[in-house]
Amino acid sequence: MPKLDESLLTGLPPFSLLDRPQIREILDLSVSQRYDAGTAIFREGHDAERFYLLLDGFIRVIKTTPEGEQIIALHIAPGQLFGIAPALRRDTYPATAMTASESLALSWPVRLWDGFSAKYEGFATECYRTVGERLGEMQTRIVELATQAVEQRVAAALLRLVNQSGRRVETGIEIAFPITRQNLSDMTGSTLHTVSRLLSAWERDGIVHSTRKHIVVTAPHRLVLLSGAQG
Amino acid sequence: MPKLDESLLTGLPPFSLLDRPQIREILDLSVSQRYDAGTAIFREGHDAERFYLLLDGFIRVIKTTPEGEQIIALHIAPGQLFGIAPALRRDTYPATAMTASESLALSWPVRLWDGFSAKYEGFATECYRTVGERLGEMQTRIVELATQAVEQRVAAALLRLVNQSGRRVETGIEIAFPITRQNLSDMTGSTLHTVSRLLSAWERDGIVHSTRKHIVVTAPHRLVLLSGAQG
DNA sequence: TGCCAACTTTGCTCTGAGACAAACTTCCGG
DNA sequence: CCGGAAGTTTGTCTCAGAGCAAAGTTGGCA
Repeated sequence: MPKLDESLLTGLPPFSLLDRPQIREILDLSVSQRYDAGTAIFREGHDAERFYLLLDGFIRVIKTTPEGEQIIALHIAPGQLFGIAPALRRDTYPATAMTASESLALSWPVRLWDGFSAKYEGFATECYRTVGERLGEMQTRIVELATQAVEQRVAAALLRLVNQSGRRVETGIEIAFPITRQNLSDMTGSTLHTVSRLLSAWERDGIVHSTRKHIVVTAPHRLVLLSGAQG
Repeated sequence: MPKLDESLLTGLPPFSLLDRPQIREILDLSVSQRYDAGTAIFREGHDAERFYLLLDGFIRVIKTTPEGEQIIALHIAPGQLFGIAPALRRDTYPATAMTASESLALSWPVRLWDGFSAKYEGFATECYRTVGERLGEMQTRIVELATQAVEQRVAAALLRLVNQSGRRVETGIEIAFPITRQNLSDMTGSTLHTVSRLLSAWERDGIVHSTRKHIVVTAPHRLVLLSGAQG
């Protein structure tokens, strides 16, 4: 295992108040691991043994129903913590973390959590801020699911992806990891058929350009209108 | 204001590890207030100035869409904290808290939060446990909304209410606060018409007995079947 | 006691989007 | 370069449940 560089963590919210020796300590306690695309880092219901920081790649947080349907609760982008069950005093993971693309993550055993919180200024505060934000996102999604039509929900989901993990290309903004119609329907409580029809329609209207596992939003502002966001 | 009694807080999760003098301190810093049924204790978007503990009554936590539709995110029962924005480092309330019945709550200014966490053993831990549970509930509701039919969602909502705040009566289990068809539809992303039809059907089948603002579940086990909970 | 507002019920219509079915395309591995 | 798996598109059918409309019921208040 090559020695990790302190600059990896510098500037990331949970560690932004720390100096280099402190970051060095934290890094030395971590394990780093690479994952292929489409592998589970941990699974719902399993003992929460470690918490994670995504360095590169993208993670989907997934819940599966007893009937086998799955819905995507959340996407994690590089620089974010995930699997932070210990922060909420859970002893099992509430959902499964699956890589959307090849990924690299650091992790620590949960028993270090309380030490980190006590010892490192700002660590707990920033983590709970993250939890608060995710809670807010989840509330927003509940409201969306309860009140909006499928087209609005898919538009909103696409916009969220683009904001969180889009990168500029000549023709618009591209989602930075592979994503299928099925994935999008798992995020919105719909079906791949309906999502496919929507994307086709939007393609005709010049709002998006999509190919297999790959979406570029060419007219974000028009998507905003479709999402029903209030003006 | 009459002097409050320490026994009010004894045994409640956030304070269960504290002794009487400590509880006395906390109580002396609190303000207690009575609210009529149907009044807002705080509103979405307003500055989070205080956090609350419900002593008696019931609270609905509500989000309103820009279009004016509202959905009920959560019910709070006596003994639970609410408005705990400071725990998640938010400076505004993410939702509105409305009394479902006449209620009594204690509250403290948010600036005391960090002090409580630092000084009182178990306070922060228990609060974050609560946050974790609510997060889990919200995830469950997202999955429900995304995958289940209306009948299942309403059945599940009713069961949740009955578990959280039901009281035994001769004929079954009664929801301990006033609740309308509209409320139930606001919890499930449906309409009062559809909920009314469902309750009528269930009444015919002997599963519930309901009158205006008042529901008794007479056959909880049959509701469980309807809710699609896995057996 | 009677009125009114709030709550509930029920009928009818209409449509969004899920289910089913089948063909097509793309990419990867051998 | 071929074959097959994975992903996508499109058509048709169907129905759960929302929307609209109107009437009934209840309980609190004057």
